[in-house]
Amino acid sequence: MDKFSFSITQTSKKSRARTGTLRTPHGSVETPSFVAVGTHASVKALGPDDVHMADSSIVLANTYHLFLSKTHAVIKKTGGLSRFMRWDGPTMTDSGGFQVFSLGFAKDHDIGRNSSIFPGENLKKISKAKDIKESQHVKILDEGAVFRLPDGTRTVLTPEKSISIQEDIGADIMFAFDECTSPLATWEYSKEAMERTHQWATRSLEAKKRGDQALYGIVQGGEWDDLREESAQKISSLPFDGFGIGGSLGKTKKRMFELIGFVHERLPEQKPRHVLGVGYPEDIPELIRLGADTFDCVAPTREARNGTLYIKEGRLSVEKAENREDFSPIDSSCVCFTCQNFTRAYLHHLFRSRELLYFRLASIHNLSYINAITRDIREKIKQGRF
RNA sequence: GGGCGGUUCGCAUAGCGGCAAUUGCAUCUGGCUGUAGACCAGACGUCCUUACGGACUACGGGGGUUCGAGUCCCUCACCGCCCA
Repeated sequence: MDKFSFSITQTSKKSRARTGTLRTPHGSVETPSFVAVGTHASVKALGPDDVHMADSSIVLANTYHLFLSKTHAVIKKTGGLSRFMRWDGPTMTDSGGFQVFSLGFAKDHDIGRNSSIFPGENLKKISKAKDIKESQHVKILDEGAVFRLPDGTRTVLTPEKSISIQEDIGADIMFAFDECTSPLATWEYSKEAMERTHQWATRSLEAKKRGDQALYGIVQGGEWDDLREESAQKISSLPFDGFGIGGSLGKTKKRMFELIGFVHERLPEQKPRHVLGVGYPEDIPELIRLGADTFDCVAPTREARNGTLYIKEGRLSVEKAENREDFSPIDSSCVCFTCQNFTRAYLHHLFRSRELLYFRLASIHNLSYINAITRDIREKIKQGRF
């Protein structure tokens, strides 16, 4: 790995926060940084110029989705993800490990839709190991995961296959194939899944052929300190270029932060750390305090499309009638393209009229908003104020 | 003048003897954290109840048949189409 490097430029004295530079063959990322999610090789509703305008410097695509549509082969022929989507900056690919959960257990139990990924402290552990391992849509084997598709066919993802697809896609940073676990999983099952993830981590490393892509290992272990401890040790003992924290991070937000902090303390200081799938605006300061260098989340773009816009006071539900004649910007302190040029009244109108422009303007705003929060904190760390 | 067809909760629809009554739109409330997501859930006659549930008022007006009527019968009003 020649072209990939991570250097820490400033370390906070007040917390585990640090600033750094992640160098990749497609440019650098100043960390801490939010990674925009572009599952199907596109940050939904946004073109590369929009993504730049929103001040994002790195984009994450998904192995599972690009593999299902066989697009990975097309991307390979094009010369890589960056060229394919005409995004000149750095890219990452998730391994498909999250889909083991989201299309399996989560789908069967409606997690993320009608039940929270943070089910709360009082919830009984209703899941049996085999319930999780063999859900209606995904069957998990030591070899890999078997996905049952809506058309009745099956597709299999193994660590080797995930890496091979990720090499076809050619993002700057790849993730090892892992098993993302449910917040309802038992300790016993979480241990089993973690051990499987460790096996898959080794196999992912062995499967890697290209020398111009970085590979991050993923720490699992669910909500248990002993498992997280074991997983952090195991994964950081392997020659990964960086580390991801994945899987369920407990039943409450509070626990999530405890676990992220706990794992970070056990990862090597000098290597980059990525928190997978966390990034509400209000989560970001704490995430960075705990030592996260990068983190990705679908929330900014998804919530934008669903009518929720980020503002200083929290959230703005753009569809509410009170916005109908509100001629102020979404957020008065926001300097994004949308806020500089458009009113709440217009966004409200576009949303209700189902105009496609809404998605672009709303996504630019939420993404800009998240990036602005992150940039501010980055500056504060540099100035010793965070 | 004659013949059909219609009138249901904002609009549009379903309903053909057990119904506070279908569905869509609209409206309102919630939700969304490595994208199953331009998505999902709930409310949508009034009142009481945390809830289960209960009370009342309702399918153009009036009358009737029936244990029971948006639903069947008579009549009136209005709307639509066709024939004069």
